[in-house]
Amino acid sequence: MQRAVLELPEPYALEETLFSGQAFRWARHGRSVEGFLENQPVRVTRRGRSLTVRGRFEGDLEGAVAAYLRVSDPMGQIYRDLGKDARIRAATERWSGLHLLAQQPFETTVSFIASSASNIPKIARSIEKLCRSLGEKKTFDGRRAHAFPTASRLARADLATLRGCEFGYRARYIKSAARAVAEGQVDLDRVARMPTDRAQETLVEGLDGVGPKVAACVLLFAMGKDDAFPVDRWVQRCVSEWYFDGARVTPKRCEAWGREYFGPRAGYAQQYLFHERRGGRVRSRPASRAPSG
DNA sequence: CCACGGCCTGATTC
DNA sequence: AGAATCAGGCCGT
Repeated sequence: MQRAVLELPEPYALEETLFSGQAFRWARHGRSVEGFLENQPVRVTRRGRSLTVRGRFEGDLEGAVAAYLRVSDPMGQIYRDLGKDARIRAATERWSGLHLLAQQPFETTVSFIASSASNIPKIARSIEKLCRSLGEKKTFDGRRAHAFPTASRLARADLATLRGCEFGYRARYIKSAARAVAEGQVDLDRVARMPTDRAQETLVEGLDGVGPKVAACVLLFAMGKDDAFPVDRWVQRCVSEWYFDGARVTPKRCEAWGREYFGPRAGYAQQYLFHERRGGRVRSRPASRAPSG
């Protein structure tokens, strides 16, 4: 069992970040949050600015947390760079400390293939089921934890298993994309070293179920391509309303506009606009409906 | 290049 | 109550 203590920089909005919809496997457990770093189960506890991470971890745990949470991002500089108008300034001020993450590329790819025309709680459920049925079993504090399956394991899985995870029509995309990665037709480590445009193109052309939006999410949330600008319905809507006076904007134009307007930190702008538009982090369980009578 | 319908599925809305 | 509609899109036409 390893243990690492990390001093969080100011500002760092830990829960807003972990539950902002970039990552799907963190869960609150009492005062702690449980999830995975480098696909190994850990528990994270925050006391003030101090972050304690525990887990049966192979490798440099402190380095892994710091890298994952991107604690060295110069938020002050980022906010200054992005502060081009009242809208984005309001968003960065309100959600100050919200960070991008540096996640595992393959897991992120599969997760965002699963995200298409879906919603966050459902994506999280599907991913959890996937890990339970195909992921390596690990133990953590006497509890079972399941790592995210490898590409080759996923590629060999039969479609029925994936359907069982409620991926719906995305199941065949996931299997196909996993095969492309497992067979080396798409080398995610190599993609991560490409310039953003070529990296995005490579993902879209090489992986079924990956279009511009999903590819941009992988680039932004797992490959440190901070100039990527994923355009989903929320971002498209708020860009239309806030920057185009309500005029309709196609996703492609919206992406080009965002990258041009916000520049090298466009990805951070997207994250704050998205968060602002949705009104904060995702609730861990869906809101219960008020009784009708 | 853009527009459109179809796709699994569960939650919400009408 | 049961039917549409919508959800962090993508694919084929």
